[in-house]
Amino acid sequence: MSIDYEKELNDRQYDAVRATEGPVLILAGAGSGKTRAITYRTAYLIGEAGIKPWNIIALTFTNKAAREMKERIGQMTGSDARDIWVSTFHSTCMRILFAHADKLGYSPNFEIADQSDQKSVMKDVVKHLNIDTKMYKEKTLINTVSAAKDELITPQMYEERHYGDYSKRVYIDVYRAYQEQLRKNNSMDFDDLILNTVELFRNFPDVLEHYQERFRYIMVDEYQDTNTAQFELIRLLASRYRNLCVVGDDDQSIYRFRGANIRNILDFEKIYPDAAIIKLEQNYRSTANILETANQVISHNRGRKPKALWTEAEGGRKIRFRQLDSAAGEAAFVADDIRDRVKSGTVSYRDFAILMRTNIQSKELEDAFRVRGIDYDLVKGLRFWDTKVIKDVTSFLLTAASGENDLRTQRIINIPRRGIGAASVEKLTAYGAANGMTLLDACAHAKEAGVSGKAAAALQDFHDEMKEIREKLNGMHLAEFLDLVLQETGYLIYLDEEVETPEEYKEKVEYIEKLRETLVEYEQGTENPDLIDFMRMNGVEGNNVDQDSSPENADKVLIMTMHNAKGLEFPYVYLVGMEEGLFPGYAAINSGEEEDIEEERRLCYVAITRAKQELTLTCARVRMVNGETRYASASRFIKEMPFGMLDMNVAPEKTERRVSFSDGSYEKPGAYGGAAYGMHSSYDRRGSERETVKTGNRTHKAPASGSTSKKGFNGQKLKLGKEIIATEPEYKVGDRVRHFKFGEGTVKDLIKGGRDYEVTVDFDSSGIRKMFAGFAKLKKV
DNA sequence: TTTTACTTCGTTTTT
DNA sequence: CGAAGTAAAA
Repeated sequence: MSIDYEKELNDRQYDAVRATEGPVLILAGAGSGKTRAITYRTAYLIGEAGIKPWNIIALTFTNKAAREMKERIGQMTGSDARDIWVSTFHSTCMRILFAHADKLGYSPNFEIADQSDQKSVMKDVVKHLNIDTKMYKEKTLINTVSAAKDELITPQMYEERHYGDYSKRVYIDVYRAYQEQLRKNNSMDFDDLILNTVELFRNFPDVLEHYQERFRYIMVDEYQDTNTAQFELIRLLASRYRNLCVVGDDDQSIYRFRGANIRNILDFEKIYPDAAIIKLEQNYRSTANILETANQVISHNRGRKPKALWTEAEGGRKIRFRQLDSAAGEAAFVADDIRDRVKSGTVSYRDFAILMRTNIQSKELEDAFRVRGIDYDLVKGLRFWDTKVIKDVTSFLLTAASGENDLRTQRIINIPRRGIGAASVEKLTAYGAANGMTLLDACAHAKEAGVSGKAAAALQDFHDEMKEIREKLNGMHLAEFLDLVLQETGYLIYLDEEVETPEEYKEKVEYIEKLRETLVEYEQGTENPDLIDFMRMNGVEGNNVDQDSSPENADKVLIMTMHNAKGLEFPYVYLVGMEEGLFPGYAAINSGEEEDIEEERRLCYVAITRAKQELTLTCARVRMVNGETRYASASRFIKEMPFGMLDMNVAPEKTERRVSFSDGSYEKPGAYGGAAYGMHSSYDRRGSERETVKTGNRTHKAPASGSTSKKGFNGQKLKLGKEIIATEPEYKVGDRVRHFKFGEGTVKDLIKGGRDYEVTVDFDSSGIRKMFAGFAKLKKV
């Protein structure tokens, strides 16, 4: 099997493939054939450069990426692919740590603490340290600890660093206590996996050397998402042979909030001055118009490596932009638009994706799709291993099997309800700690621990039950063990009582079935199956369990967050909620850090570049957020787009207003737009005035980017203070009209108000409603 | 101990 | 506005 690399790759990709030795930075723009370059490079390493497959490691962030890469490499290199180590950072570290756990004072039985475990540990910590959770929220504390770990700061270092800093005292104590608690339970959280591996490498040079010899050729995917700990891990591993190839795109760095350090990619050449830099800028995904728009937007960022995507493809359709009156109107527009296109064209629902900034936005969209009977799929972050049922059941399994992890024991100690309250657990934990026994063992000494009679008996029962199960465990298949545990603990009966509807019960039981399947699968595919190993594997590779019962290729519109869309592509993409305050969000606008806006802009860039054929941007003038009505103007990102690429046409019946921006400028009417009346920016509502003013200031002060100075909208800037002109509705009292949400109804009343007509309609389905004609957009039928 | 009323608090997410 | 979590009452 010989591959004609030169022919099958473009010049830059070919460069990347041939750069086998030394440090290499591949700046792979969106849709530039990154995966192609990586897989060909790997094949080249083995086939042409004579590198042994087992000397190659590829690190990714997600299991999905690892799976896909493995598969693609497999297609190219055949059986050699099995010897190439392709996996996530966390999975890699877990495996390394498993072999050397003792060196760091962990037993090889160590467990992974996921976020729910982190939460319960932190709850404990907060309680024991008497921390005021009003001032220090659990979530913030977890984030602080995590941020420290991402920066390779241990509790000791954290204390030294902030010694005497009163404001940091709480964090110092919390971090230390949190870490002690994890240690006590022989657990590592996800950050520990990286941190501890770095520690291992630093403190045990022979271990490091072993892995350096093993991994002579290192590839890192999505390098822009690495944090400091991961950077150091890579640096250590690569420091012997220096064959480090990192692939990424600084413009797609959107995970700063979880520790990603964009400097890792921006400063790569500073750390590796001899690095070969290869830019993949030819895009194979989108139309020229989409790319030009993306390029323009991202060019407003200062902190980036200069580059621009280009394509041989046609310009394609313009980017459509629509400002609707409400969030519901926006959703209705999108849903109608998609339905119309599917109805009249060769496209199907699966070609469409709606990307939003925040999950809350899905509500309106879902409504709109449901009402129209359009199939959609909401991509949500509900994760199998985090489900309450699975957490409960696996806690039972582990407690019955070993009982060494108090976190698990604590979780199920009162399931089903045995009358064991928080107070009893508290006493037991204290007793256990004092006498060096696990919580489970302490259950057998409840009376000594000072627990009241009834509770003590219940605890004894619980203890005996677990021990009994454990005795039967020997030689049993894991799935059988699961059945036994369910049987003995009466968990299913408990579930049935716990649950509100039969459907809910069914769903939960299905989860357990899924767990059973996963156990069987694991047992069949593993030499020495072991429950703790199973749990650990699933801790780091957990999302292999597909919880979606619906097949991947179902003909459905996809709704997801922009973050979730990273790495995906769709023929037709809708970016909804393109409003100041939502995207970019107020947090970014008000933080005062340009970096925050830049991160949002990168997100915008990522979102735009998901589209292959057509891109539609929408926003709403009014939206309910957190129970309050918020008036918003169009996102600054719209203004940063090339005007000529935009189709701002508003359908005639919707055209009485122009798109409004926060600085008071308005857009030129589109090709089909009617007469240009002005529209002042956003209505200044009582509470939001301050924000609006601030936004305005910023627009004036900030010379948007280093390179270009954008003024207003393509140089046009008009200040307009005019009132909305109330246009006379096309209907009158007695007419039948249709509303996008409420359906048909009869006009009962029509009053001309100061700004708009107030119309009263008796809807067939939902009764009498009053609304403003401008908002309601009723159509005469 | 469980149910009920009340308060609080609201980006983005993988491992 | 609503979910989720907490304090008070049954």
